[in-house]
Amino acid sequence: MMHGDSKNLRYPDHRTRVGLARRERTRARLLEAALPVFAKHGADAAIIDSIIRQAGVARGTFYNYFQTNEELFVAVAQEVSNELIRVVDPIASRQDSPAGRIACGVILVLGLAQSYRLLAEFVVRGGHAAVAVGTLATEVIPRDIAAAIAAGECAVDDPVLAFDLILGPVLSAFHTIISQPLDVGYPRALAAAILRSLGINAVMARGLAGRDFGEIVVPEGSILRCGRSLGAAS
Amino acid sequence: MMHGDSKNLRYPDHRTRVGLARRERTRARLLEAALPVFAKHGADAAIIDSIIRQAGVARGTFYNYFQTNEELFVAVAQEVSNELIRVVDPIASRQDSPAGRIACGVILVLGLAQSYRLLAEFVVRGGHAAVAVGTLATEVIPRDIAAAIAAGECAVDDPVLAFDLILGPVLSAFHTIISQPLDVGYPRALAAAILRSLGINAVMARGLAGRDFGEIVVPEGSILRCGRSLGAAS
Amino acid sequence: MMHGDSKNLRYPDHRTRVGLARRERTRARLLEAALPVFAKHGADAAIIDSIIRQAGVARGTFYNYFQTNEELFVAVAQEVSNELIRVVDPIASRQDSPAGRIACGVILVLGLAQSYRLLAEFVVRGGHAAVAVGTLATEVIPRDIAAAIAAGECAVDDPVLAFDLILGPVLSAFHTIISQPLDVGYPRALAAAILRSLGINAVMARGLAGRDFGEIVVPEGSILRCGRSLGAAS
Amino acid sequence: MMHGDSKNLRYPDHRTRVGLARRERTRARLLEAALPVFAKHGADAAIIDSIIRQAGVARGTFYNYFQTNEELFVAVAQEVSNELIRVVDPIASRQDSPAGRIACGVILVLGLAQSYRLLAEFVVRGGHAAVAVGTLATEVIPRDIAAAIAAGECAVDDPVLAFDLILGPVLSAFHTIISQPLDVGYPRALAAAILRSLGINAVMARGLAGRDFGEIVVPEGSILRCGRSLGAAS
DNA sequence: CATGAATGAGGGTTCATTCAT
DNA sequence: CATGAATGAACCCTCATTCAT
Repeated sequence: MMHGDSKNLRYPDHRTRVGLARRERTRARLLEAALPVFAKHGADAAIIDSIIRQAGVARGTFYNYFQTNEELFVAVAQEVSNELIRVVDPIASRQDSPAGRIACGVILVLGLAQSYRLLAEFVVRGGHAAVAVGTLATEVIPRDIAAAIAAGECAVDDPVLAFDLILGPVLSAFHTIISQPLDVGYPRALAAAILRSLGINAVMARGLAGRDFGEIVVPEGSILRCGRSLGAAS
Repeated sequence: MMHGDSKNLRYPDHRTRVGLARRERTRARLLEAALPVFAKHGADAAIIDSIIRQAGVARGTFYNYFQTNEELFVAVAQEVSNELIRVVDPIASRQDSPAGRIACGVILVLGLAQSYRLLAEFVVRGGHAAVAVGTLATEVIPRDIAAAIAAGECAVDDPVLAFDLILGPVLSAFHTIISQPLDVGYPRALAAAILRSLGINAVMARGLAGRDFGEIVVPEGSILRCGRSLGAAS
Repeated sequence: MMHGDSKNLRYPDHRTRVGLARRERTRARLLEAALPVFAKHGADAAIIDSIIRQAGVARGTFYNYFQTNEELFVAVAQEVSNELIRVVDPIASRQDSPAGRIACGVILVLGLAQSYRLLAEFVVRGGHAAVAVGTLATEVIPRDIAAAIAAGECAVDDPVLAFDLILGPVLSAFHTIISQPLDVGYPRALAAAILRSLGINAVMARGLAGRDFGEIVVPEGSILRCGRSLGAAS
Repeated sequence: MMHGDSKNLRYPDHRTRVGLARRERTRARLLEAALPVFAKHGADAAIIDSIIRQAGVARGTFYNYFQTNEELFVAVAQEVSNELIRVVDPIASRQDSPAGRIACGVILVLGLAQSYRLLAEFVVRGGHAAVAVGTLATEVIPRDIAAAIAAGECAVDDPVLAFDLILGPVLSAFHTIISQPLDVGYPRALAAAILRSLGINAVMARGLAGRDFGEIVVPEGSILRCGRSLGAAS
């Protein structure tokens, strides 16, 4: 601790590595502190004060990580998007049809929104801006839509329309989730309705939306768990 | 009233009437000035400056009408909601089935959003808050949903779910409208998809969404025309 | 009512008289409405709104009576001062010595402040400004002081000092009155102490301050009763 | 601490110390800037602008130190109270009797008010609120009163009354000081009168109020000197 | 890199006052 | 004279951002 003792004579490397890890850690703390604030007050909220207090860093430190309010919002949205993919995609990929993957994704995401209220609030308050960034809306969903169209499962041939038919009800459902207790059958019924809107017949829609997708696991420390672990942190 | 009446011996009445008219006029000016600002910057924007400048009233005048930002937002949202009903409902009511009315409403509203860009932006930026007030979301749509369920047209029997299946795609469509040129068939295709999601068979959905609803007329001076008549005023 | 009927053919006089009476009445209403506001918020308070509301007159009407905030304050202070003199002086004048009149005045005024809390608050919040106007501080008290000095009763020969020795404790007592229940003997003890400070010997001081001054009567409608008759007014 | 220590490896400490010092300095600047404003316009004045201009700090800086107008007023009043004690008490303590200490305190304070006009104005405009905070009115004076009563020097046995008999004339004297040149004998005559009001006989009162208390010294930089050293500061 | 005091633009809000009716 | 809508100067306060340490 004082100065050069034997252990870290080759410390340039060590210092670099330690520094990077600390940087990552601080960045994560800031993102986690930001999500609840954005969830409560929207993307344009006055935030820095709450965030640095919650993250336990100094005012100036914030600017070593994010130059502007919006940069932070985008970073949070991206992190959320990535986490959703990380958690949902492995399960949805097990479905053999694009439509099945869509139904599975919708149902799992609604389940997450029910378990992690802040996630739902963040998306509802952020609106499309919370969704437009990240690869979820720009790659994953469009990919499934394209596959469904290609497979002839989707009678709606306009990808833009199909996107609105999926995202619209899900966002509306998020809003419903944060304002009232949800009927137990709601998520699967919504998924089936979305499939029907895409042109899948009612019987098949019910079948795809009725499957068992197994347990969904959100890793410890994921930003999605935000608001749960309060008190666990220092 | 005419002129005579020797001077204006009964002028307290006259004064009251003139005062009220002036008040109404100023209030309307404020609402019209507010909509574009909310459309650009969302419900929580810092706004008063822009609004009073656009409305051409003094700073203090604003507070004679609205105590808070939110009060103004709600007033605008209500005005928009009322105007939508005033314009759309007479046409939709001509449809003989609840599902037909829903399709008609969706198509007309999308048409309005295309013609009046600020309307679309206001709703998208305002999100559910822009829709939750006023009787559109609380009475008109629920009433049609209930009627459709009662008529056996709607396989979705959860009114909350049905609401999300209608509003969700429409809001998403509004977002699409403000970000890209819309395929000409998009509105009717969306309406048909919504009907399908509600459990109406594809053929009937296409039929209901394909009808001719006649010309839609937005009265001169309606808040919906906001952003069109700039320059005509004052 | 319509126009000239017999009754008021000589109505210029009548109208003038009625007008003057109404004017006086409105003015009084404004003063009575002002005192509580000054009492609660001090001389520099934002007042016009509360006052016109309480007095039941229109905004513009106020300016037909008082041009500025301060003009109103001075008017209230003068009215208070005049009323105090009107109520107290007839009783104090019965005392045969100047010192007796001083003691009597002090004791009666403290009694009034106890009965009419708003009076006490008005004076405390207004400070010397509430006292400096009006003839109480500029004529009545100085006259008694001069008489006492002339009569050889007052060892303090500086009238300014004597004035401070009387007014200071009384104002301090007002402050005490509004912040805590007063010991029953406080007013007479204070009066005696003031006399001692002026150089009157303790025995005589106690004697003068111990007399019975009879009942004090505040006329119905006096501004001093402010805050009592709430509900009686329209 | 000295210098060496190779660079400044432990500079967090250094930073903290420097930061604290700067904070204290800024706070003092604000208090010094505030006193004259309160002195001119009273405790409820709209002030922040004048204060920050005079103190030479930015608008936002003010709010890093005081949340409200009143908080600032209290801070100034406390500082004034503390300074008065710091300056007067060492001298008054040399008196061997409680009554002597009271007389000494009164005389010295009046002297200060004569030398430092702003002090007098601040107290007069602030009224009892300017005196109620701080230990002067709540501890020092009551302690002397209690001691005087215990020593049998004070015939007034109600501490509240005794307090009013001391504070009242002094405040009134402050008012006199700011409105007219004071007779040279006024302070000692007032002190003697106060002692008489407390029940001390005239001869002793004159004796105690006639002593020589030596030179009173107000330290450089004390808030009491406010309005004197303008230009001396940065 | 971290710190946090200072900044000041950018917004909000009040309220005495005016003036057409 | 009474009315009250409109006015706008003069305040208030926040919070993203900078920078010396």
